[in-house]
Amino acid sequence: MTIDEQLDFLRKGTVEIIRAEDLRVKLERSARTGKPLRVKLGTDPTAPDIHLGHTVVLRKLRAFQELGHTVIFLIGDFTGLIGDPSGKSSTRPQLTRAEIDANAETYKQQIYKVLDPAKTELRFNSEWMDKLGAEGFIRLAAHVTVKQILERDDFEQRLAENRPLALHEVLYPLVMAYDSVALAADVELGGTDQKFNLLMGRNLQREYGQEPQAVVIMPLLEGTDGVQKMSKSLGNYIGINEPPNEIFGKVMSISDELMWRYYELSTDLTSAEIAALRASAESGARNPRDIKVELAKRIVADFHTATDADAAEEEFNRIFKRKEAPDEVEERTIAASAYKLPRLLVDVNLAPSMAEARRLIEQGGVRVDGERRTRVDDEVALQKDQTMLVQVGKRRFLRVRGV
RNA sequence: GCAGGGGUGGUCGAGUGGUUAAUGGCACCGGGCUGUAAACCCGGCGGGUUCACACCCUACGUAGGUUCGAAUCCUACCCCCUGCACCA
Repeated sequence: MTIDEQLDFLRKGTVEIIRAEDLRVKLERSARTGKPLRVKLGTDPTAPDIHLGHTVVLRKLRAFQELGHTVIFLIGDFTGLIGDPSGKSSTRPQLTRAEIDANAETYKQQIYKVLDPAKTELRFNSEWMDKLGAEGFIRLAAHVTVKQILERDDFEQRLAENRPLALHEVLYPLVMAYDSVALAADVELGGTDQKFNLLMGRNLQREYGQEPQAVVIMPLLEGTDGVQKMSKSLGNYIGINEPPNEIFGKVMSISDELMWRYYELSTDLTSAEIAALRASAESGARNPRDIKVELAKRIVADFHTATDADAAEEEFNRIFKRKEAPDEVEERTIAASAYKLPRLLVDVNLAPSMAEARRLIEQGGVRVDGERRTRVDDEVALQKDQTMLVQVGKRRFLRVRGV
């Protein structure tokens, strides 16, 4: 690829590249010298369960790897050990060394579903931060003015609105920026929420006499609700370690509008290919549902296999198109006896409380052996070794066996 | 330390002595329509007993108190926020 082609390739899906010209210079130099670029991604060791949102940036990193560059996957263990000492942010707990190590392991297992391990360096920022010490850190802080720090939007806002802003919060961007210096990063990737921190890296590198890193900013992928960014705590995520059927189902539940976002940010299709799909949906030539099936299969195949994707589709059709029971249903045993229906649901964990069970029944959400049961006082007799299929809602099935 | 404001169900946010398990929005759950899309419609949304009418328990930061009766009043305590003061 020519440098221009490379730039175009890297640009797909990005929000912004700062500055594109800097990136070009770096790409050119790398091509000339044969020395790969060092492409950094900083991450928090808190939530090691990677979801589709994280993969947006990971995919971009892989794009760099495909061009021969080196990815530095940086785990911010130093900041993780400190967390948010004020304890206000539950998303930033203080972690122990052991927890961080365990999380790092989990990261490793997951990121290589996207990244090429041969071109990935895994680093920890405690490597240099531990050595820095209080003195070093204050020296570091001397390179940045308060005004510069306060340029960050949310800091400025919170100040303006008289909301609290703790000192450690303004210090963290410094740590992240210093990571870029320590690593002599050529490029750093991040989501739009990281823009300030990424730019801080540029500034600090300049202060330390390094050539500023190019910054590649990726959009934040919306979660399955289509509104808020995907995150575990909001429960709107698609985890890459989830079983194929789950991933498939979750993708199928996203809105049509959101589907195009996912196509753009979570598949390798080119912008032109996506535009063509979109046109076929809008003209009515194709049912959007089928295009979504295709998306779901692609995403499943990315984290599992193409065979898994086919199986997931088949299972999905079985349950939702043909309204049959799934291929494999979890089985639970329970003492053979006669049960009041709500009691049964609670005993096998299909409902959290009797009140909830009753509601489900009254509202027509419960089927036993395929038959809808709406009477709360019904009794179900379960003989020894007899099984029955209990369904709650559209997708929760359980085979209950008497013992 | 001083002053002011505030702590209500998953969340936001009403409620300032009594039909208040607590208005409303969001989220969530079940049903309907569909393509498990969106939009929309219906129902639900602390727990327990009951076929059911109904009854009981728990809940408005914590602990006491006043009252026939408190989320609402009083006292103490805890926590949060803002400002002031301090900044050698």
